[in-house]
Amino acid sequence: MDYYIGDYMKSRGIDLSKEQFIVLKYLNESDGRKQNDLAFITNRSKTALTRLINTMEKKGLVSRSICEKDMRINHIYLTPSGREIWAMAYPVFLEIIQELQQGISEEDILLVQEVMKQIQKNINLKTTVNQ
Amino acid sequence: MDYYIGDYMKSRGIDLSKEQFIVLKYLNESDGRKQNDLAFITNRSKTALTRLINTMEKKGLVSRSICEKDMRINHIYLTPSGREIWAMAYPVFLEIIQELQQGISEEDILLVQEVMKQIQKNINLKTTVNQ
DNA sequence: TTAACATAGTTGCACGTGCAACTAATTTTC
DNA sequence: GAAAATTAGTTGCACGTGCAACTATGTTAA
Repeated sequence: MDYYIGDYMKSRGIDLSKEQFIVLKYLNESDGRKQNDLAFITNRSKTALTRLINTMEKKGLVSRSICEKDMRINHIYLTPSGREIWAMAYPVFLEIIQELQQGISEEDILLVQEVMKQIQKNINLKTTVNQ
Repeated sequence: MDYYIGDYMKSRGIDLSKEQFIVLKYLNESDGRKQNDLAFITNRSKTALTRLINTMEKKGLVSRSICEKDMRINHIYLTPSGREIWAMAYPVFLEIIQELQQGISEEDILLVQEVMKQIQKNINLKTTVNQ
């Protein structure tokens, strides 16, 4: 119920979960990011990132490389195969977005985004107060 | 990132995931539902339901009871403890909804719901065509 | 009535996630 | 310079999920 992009990709012969897709997206923009930075920009915990990178490494999409200057840090790189799969997946992603937005006006899409931001703000407010 | 209701509940000392909450909600409306019906109305797969009921049974929230007339079927019942926890959780849930909607007009909330329905329609269209 | 089919539920495997505890490396502080 | 604190990442445990294969029970059709 929560994996539509991944499902759609699969129906097109692309074996990527939406999380893996997002990581590829950010690596494609700037390869070799620190694992921690990836966690931040993808809005995920370091634990989640560790395991996401594990599976992506097993699938040969990315590779870890320990930073020489600070050996605590991993830099994550796209493999050639990862780059290739991204190139195949991205156009499919754009199609999905198109199809999901059928029959919805530009204004309504913007309004939904605004409402979502407000809800996010309300969540932040609450979780900050409670901790 | 996806468990706000569950997290909020936890901060109030209520140990329920949002999925468990939803199951309690439907059992509270009508106790002893068939497992399959629960899967349908909660919009989950039979596998997901099996495992959800497993954990809820372990936690003592619900109990399975094999149907005498058709031994393939399980009826799911709230335990007294499950009923009690629901009674505690529901008011908290209402508060959450209130807080999440702060600063958002009634009209905007309705519009978001409409947009979500349209997206759902677009998904259904696509997944029907592709299978 | 028996073989074929359908239905309800479970299980193994894989994926993504959070929390808390942990290791290892680097900084800070005294 | 050594102890304490911080930072990056991993691991065990638990939860929810999908898919495909499976068991068990019921229904249908020849």
